[in-house]
Amino acid sequence: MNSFEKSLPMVLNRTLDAVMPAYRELFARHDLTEQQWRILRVLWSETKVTSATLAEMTLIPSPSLVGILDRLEKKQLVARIRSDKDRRVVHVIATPLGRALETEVSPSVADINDRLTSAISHEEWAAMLAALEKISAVMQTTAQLPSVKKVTQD
Amino acid sequence: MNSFEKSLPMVLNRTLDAVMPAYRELFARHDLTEQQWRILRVLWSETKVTSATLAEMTLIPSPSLVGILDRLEKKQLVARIRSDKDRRVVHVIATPLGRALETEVSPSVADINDRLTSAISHEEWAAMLAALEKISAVMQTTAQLPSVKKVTQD
DNA sequence: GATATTTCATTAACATGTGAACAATTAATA
DNA sequence: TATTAATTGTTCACATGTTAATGAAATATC
Repeated sequence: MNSFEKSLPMVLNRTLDAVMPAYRELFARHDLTEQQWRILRVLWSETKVTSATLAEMTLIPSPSLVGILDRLEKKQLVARIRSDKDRRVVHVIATPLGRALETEVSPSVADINDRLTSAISHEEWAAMLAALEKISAVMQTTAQLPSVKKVTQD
Repeated sequence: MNSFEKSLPMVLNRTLDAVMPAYRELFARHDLTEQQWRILRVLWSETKVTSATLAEMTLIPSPSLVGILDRLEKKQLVARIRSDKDRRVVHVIATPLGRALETEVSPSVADINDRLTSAISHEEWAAMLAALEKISAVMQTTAQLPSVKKVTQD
């Protein structure tokens, strides 16, 4: 295995390629895509979320969110509600039909999660999460360097 | 942070969201997409690869590979060559123009990689890779259960 | 209070991911 | 050898990612 295949993006993508099919097959059985499930998953615990918050919580970019919400609305699983206070804002909620999916899908999702976590010890798991978060944090800070430099010029 | 945001898919996607923009900005400066770079990266060390092998090494699904290779061919960065021995097979090679990009892009990619690896210790890095591989391996084996069961029936 | 600036969701244009099906070709088997 | 099965790349239909731009509405600034 050369340096390319050991690079972080490739390692992360390989892991996702290994674990996602199991989830996708489950979601497909309920006529859901991965992203559609992510949105519902958030709405089950939040009751009322703006599009911006939903995009942030699901990691789905806003432009993609539009189409995904369109399809979820068409399936009567979610509803969009314009805010009265700020008419730019759209609140998204799960319909009763959308809420019903929670008890239907969540147990099987938990089963997959259990299979994943059982692959390594709790300590290994915690260390892995910590490592990934550290890496993310580094990119966050270094990415801001140019704007910092800009500030000193103004 | 609830269980959803701590789930493996979300953790991996969050990390990718944190690290990929740096790569993409770099690639964009050379008029390349992430996937186009992945393909070139393989062709720089392999000289001659079939489409199937290329798909496997880059983690790009074959249906996607077709279009990406089309665009790389249009930019004169790669070439497709039908095999004489087996006319189903397509060999992909990098053109001189495509090869020239290696020395142009690789150093900056290495810089980003260094930034990433410097976020944690070598031991943490190794442990993280090991953990991710163990998880992948578990999904590989459990995914094969149905076919194993099938074999016992034949 | 009118104008410029921000903000939020959406649209547009393009590239890619996902799953199924297909055509051409080759290998396997009766 | 005629037929069947497997393989390779590709196409199709649909969903999503990425980046830039847009329109409507709210804020800030003058």
